[in-house]
Amino acid sequence: MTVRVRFAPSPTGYLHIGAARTALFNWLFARQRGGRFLLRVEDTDLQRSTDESTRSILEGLAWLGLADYDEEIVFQSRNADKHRAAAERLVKEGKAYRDFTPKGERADADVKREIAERARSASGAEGQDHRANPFRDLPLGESEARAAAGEPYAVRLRVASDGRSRFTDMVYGEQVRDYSEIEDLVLLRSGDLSPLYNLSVVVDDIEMGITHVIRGQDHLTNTHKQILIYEALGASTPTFAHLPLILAPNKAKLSKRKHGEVVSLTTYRDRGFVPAAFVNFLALLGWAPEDGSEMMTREELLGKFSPEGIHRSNAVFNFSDTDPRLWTDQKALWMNAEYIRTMPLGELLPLLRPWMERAGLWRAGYEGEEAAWLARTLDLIRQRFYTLEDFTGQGRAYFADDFEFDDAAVRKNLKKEPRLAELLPRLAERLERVEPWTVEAVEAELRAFADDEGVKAGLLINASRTALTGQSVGPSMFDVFDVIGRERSARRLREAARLV
RNA sequence: GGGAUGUUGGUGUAGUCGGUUAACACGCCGCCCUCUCAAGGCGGAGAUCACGGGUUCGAGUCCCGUACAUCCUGCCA
Repeated sequence: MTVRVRFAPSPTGYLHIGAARTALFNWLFARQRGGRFLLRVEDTDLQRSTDESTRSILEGLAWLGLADYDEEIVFQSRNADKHRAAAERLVKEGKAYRDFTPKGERADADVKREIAERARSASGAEGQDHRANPFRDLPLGESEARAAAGEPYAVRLRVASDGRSRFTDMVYGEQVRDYSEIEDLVLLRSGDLSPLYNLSVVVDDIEMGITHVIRGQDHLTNTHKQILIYEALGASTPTFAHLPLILAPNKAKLSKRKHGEVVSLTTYRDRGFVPAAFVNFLALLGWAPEDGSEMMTREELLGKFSPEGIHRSNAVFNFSDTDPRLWTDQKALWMNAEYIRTMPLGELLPLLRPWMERAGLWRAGYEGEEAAWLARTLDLIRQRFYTLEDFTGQGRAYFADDFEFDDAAVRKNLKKEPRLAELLPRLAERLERVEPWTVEAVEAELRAFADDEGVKAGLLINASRTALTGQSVGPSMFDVFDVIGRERSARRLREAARLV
């Protein structure tokens, strides 16, 4: 049987990195087994679902390279009639019943507290009895009559009182839950008879022929309810694999409200992550390959991925919301830097181009006669960059003359030595005469000049770095001279003399 | 309250059928390299393997209990 999996996000916000990882694992599983990878947008919560969220999720998946869905995207809201029909069938078969109990109104914010309170009071004398509902055993005929008379009702699944539900999770192993712990869950809301999550998911998964449900561990306990629905519907249950959650540094749930943009996948795109690097990082959250590899290309990931390597404890996504340098997990940042400095330039360039274009730094010549210069320059500066953003930020001076000077760099490398005001222009003169303009020739000339003036070469080198790039750090200075070129170098040395 | 799941250095992970000084990556510190900063090389600090019992010649690995964390317990998804 071919493997068929689906990623099923609800479009109530941006794509959460935890969801992104779920998508990745589904994708890896499908691709590795020659199966189908499907996408289902769970937009049944009309209040909160937005088209913008859907777009953002699709964008995020595309950015990760996971948008090669094998079939049309399914929008769950469009299947509501099928979901309702399934529930109605269950009513006719006696596997579900109409509950005419008036619907209780409750404010969303109080839901959690209410649940807790109710549970506490219910656990008093004789425990919770979900089966006490007076409508549970209402004869079907009477139920039909009251419904026909227009009395509002919800549809609940009739859950057996004795026995237990069990399934084997690919990650969490054997799972057992006593029926007595499962209430007669609502399938259809009273009033508009709109389907509820558990019903919709099951009906859609059956219809889509899903063989493996890979999703977050937050659904683990509710899986038993869904299995009950599968059984009532007479369908075979898929195999389940639940993934450990990704937590915030304080081990709390990672949420937009509390943690902001770090949890949004698009943040990583917008802040200059290389998709392959982020995929690599994400894969390592809650999973490890047998051979202990860490840096893995997508192909290697496909080769090494196995559900057995997924572990059961939640992972902490480590970041600080006070220190901007630690805006996201340090290992993610490190990995991104690693990709940036080691990936083939031919792959880096297409990722970089949009950044340069947006910053107004892209030139037509980069595709022609300046291609070699661009390659050399990028290769030189990428060695110490962490994100794609750095190329147009710290790296701006390599591509444009209107770059900014870092205050600390100016103080440290230019203002510290007053003589530089006069040395720099003279260094410019000397360098203008260097022929040919090579790394070696420039170095020889600068060192000779330093000797002549009786100053340390380092003084001129560091001053030059700030003069030419605005920074106090960067690649070996003679490479910088080479790449910036004779004319621009000389001009910047002269201009920088004014900053001394 | 009930149920489920989990707990190895700051973080991510490895630790096979229980067997010597608990391994790797990130981060941190130092040294080397050096024109700066990285990278790279070398070295270091940091874990009584949540805690308490038990089984055993021997337990991170097995058993019981406790604590803590997360999730579920909804006519949300």
